[in-house]
Amino acid sequence: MYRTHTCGELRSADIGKKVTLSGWASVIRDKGGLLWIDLRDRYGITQLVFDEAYTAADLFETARSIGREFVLQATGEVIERASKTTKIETGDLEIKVSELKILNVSKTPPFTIADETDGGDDLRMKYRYLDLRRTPVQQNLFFRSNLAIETRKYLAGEGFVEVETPNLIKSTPEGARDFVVPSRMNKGQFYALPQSPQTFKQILMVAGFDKYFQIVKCFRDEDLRADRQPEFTQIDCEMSFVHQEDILNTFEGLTKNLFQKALNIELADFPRMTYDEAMRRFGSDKPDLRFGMEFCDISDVAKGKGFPVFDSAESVIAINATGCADFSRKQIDELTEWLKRPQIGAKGLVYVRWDKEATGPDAIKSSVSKFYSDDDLRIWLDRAGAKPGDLLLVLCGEEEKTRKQLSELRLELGNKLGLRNPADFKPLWVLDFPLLEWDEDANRFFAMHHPFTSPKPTDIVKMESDDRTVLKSMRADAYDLVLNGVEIGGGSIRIHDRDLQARNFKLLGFTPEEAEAQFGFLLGAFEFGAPPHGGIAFGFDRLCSVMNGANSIRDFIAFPKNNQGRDMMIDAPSGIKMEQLKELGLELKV
RNA sequence: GGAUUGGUAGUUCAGUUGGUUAGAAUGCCGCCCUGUCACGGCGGAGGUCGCGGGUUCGAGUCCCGUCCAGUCCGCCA
Repeated sequence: MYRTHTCGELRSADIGKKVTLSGWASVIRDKGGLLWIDLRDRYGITQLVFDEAYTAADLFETARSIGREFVLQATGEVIERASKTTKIETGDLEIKVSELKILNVSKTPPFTIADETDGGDDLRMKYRYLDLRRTPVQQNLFFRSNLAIETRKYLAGEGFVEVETPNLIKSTPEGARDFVVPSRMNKGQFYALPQSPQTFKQILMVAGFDKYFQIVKCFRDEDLRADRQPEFTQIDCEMSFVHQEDILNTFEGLTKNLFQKALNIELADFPRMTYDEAMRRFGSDKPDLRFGMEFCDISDVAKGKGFPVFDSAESVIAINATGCADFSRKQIDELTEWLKRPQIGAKGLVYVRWDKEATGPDAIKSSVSKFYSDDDLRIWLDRAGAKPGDLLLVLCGEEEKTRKQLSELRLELGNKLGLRNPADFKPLWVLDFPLLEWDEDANRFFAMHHPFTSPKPTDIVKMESDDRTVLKSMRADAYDLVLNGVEIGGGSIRIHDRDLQARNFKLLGFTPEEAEAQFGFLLGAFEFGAPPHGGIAFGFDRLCSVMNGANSIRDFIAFPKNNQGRDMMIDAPSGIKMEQLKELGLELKV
């Protein structure tokens, strides 16, 4: 028997018991005649004590030879501490060790295994097994485990069936790049790893499963970010005989339940906003509603007054930085430089400062005072709902671009002003996404969500149009769940009519032959009585990180990959042997 | 594909307009210490300043190239 108790469970009531604990030597404090070892396992820390006064000489010698991260088994009596601590739950007691077995030795770890580690990211990834010994990282994975369990409980309670779909499927050129797996038995042919189980879950609806879910790995061969991994996990769902409303309600229910179970937070009903409204008010399809600073279009009052920059711009849009009138010239210059970086690409920044104290002509100062009277500027301020002490920031240019830039500025201000409190949760449904997105380079439309998304019934007639503007204006029964400015989930009502699906493929530039070759199985299935259906998928890793106020999903994934898609611990990807290539009928040209 | 920040001791970092023997903290090793819990005290070892080239009397520092890591844009139906 390796242990009678874990390192986290002994309490004062256990004093006097003889116990055996196993774990890792965490911190060793050698005080000469007295030696303490903090023994750590998943459950906590218990202090071992060795005292020259009563510890046998050879045992004391062994204890002194222990290094950090040695694996120990200690047997002894639980005694009350002479000096207690409240820092750990077992702080009232310690183990007077009478037997000590070194179960394994350890090299000195390359970084400190503590809540606050001194290890850099790449070291932590290379030695992930050591990083995973740290309590905060373990806590994240416990959280994730719990969230998955609660998800299954809730959805099972709602009548959902968990069905596994295959990982070796067929490559399709739409959407993200596929990870591809060569087939040995079918030389020259490849499987693709699923970007999502989309078509399979729709087929399950055709098969009458009615409510499906799966917590499932998805794969996308695209460049990574802090919140993007090449393999990630989704809570994937599909329902039959439902309208958008039914799906929103079900998954709002799931989200509320998860917050309640995992964080003990009761979320109010989620607000809703159309895509168009979100873009107009926040310049983003995933606005962070933890703070205001909405956009205000002042094109009509800012143009035609002789300021050439504004006059030549398509749109002039302002945002009211509440209470920021005390921003120094330097701060505004810094913001301007930040906006001018190529990632954002703004040409410049105009400000109107409304001094809190000053009155009369001194109250309002602006970088464009030369072109606008006090009254002109007051109209802008008034329209943006500004008050004394506020700072109006104005960008101009092509409307779409300007809103995007202003959205970045808004988030940056939110960060600077500390308005994005990670413990505050503001969910939002964004509805009525455009069906299509025009790609200038490819000179064709792409599906904004995916090619199986149903246009809004009232917009179906527009599908026959040749007019790009009309097609662009089509809206879909597609929705995203946004949480604190992060896209947590997205879904849509699907097309369940074969002809409508064929028409949609045509709009997306598929020839009937291509559509048949790639999605023939789905079109075929639709000919055998496909029910109306729709679904949604939640980014599970992101949900975990946002619920914990973290920016990166990597700490919620046990073995994440780095920016280059590399697993630093196992050093993958890597080359393969010539024989393997030969067996697969592959030849390398690189 | 692009922008940007960084790479100096095992680790986290500092290193001035280019100037003597490249520092600190922590970790590691040794000695001391009977109530520590980030224990403390004294001492010691530890460096190809990512790599290659260039400028210079002289380069950790400046320039060019390259590799690696982080963040972002493009991309992510």
